[in-house]
Amino acid sequence: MKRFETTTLELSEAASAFAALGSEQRLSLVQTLVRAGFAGLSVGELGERADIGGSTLTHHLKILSAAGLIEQSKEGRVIACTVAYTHLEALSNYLLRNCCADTDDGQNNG
Amino acid sequence: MKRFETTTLELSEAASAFAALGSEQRLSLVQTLVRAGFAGLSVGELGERADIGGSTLTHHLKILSAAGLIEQSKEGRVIACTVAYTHLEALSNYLLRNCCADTDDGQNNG
DNA sequence: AAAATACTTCGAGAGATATCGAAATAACTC
DNA sequence: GAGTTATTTCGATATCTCTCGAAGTATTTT
Repeated sequence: MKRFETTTLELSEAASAFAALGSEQRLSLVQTLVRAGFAGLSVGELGERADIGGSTLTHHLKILSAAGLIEQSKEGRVIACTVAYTHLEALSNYLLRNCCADTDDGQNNG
Repeated sequence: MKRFETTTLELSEAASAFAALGSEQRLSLVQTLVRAGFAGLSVGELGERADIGGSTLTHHLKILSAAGLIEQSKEGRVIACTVAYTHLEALSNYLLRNCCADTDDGQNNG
């Protein structure tokens, strides 16, 4: 039932996205990617800038990717990473929705 | 209380707040609290609604509290928990700031 | 085809988190 | 002051996450 990813995140999706951002290393990876803009960065370049090497980097990127926060596309032997802006925005909305509490309890009290 | 304080979160603070929200149980605790409004809920009531008992609940609340996401105030033997709206808002802003990337790197770089 | 580059997978050890029950504290009631 | 209620602390176990190096895969270069 989660067709509208941009609008509505389910609790479990939101939680895993938050968990993914809940590490300084990963949060700073995302930030670095955001600063890099639409072109993104290769895994190697990203690792250099964030000073995270090889397998550890792969590990973190996998988590970010699984949480839908970044996207990766392979070109030759290089993998370009970009931020999934839509998802980040949805996450921010999720917080606002919870923060601004419309006192209407019809959200999803399952 | 100053609700519209523009709190700027540091990376480490943001990361620990995200980490705190990065658990379905805790995220749902926060949601429950938000729905409860300004009055908040007692620890016991919260635990009942979220179906989390005793020590486990305390553990999660401690994490949320340490991350600045909830506040607790003792009245007699009951502890009332409320959402720290300001902090949640700041967190949402943090995401937007990172998401909408003004290409100006002077914000939170060190 | 061999070497170099870019990245991932595997396996392991250390450290952090989650969950629980039992015992402890603290406040209120009788 | 004994009992009840609300919540925390302690201790133990289970599970997850982080990090690393070594070996593996895929792709390009020579």
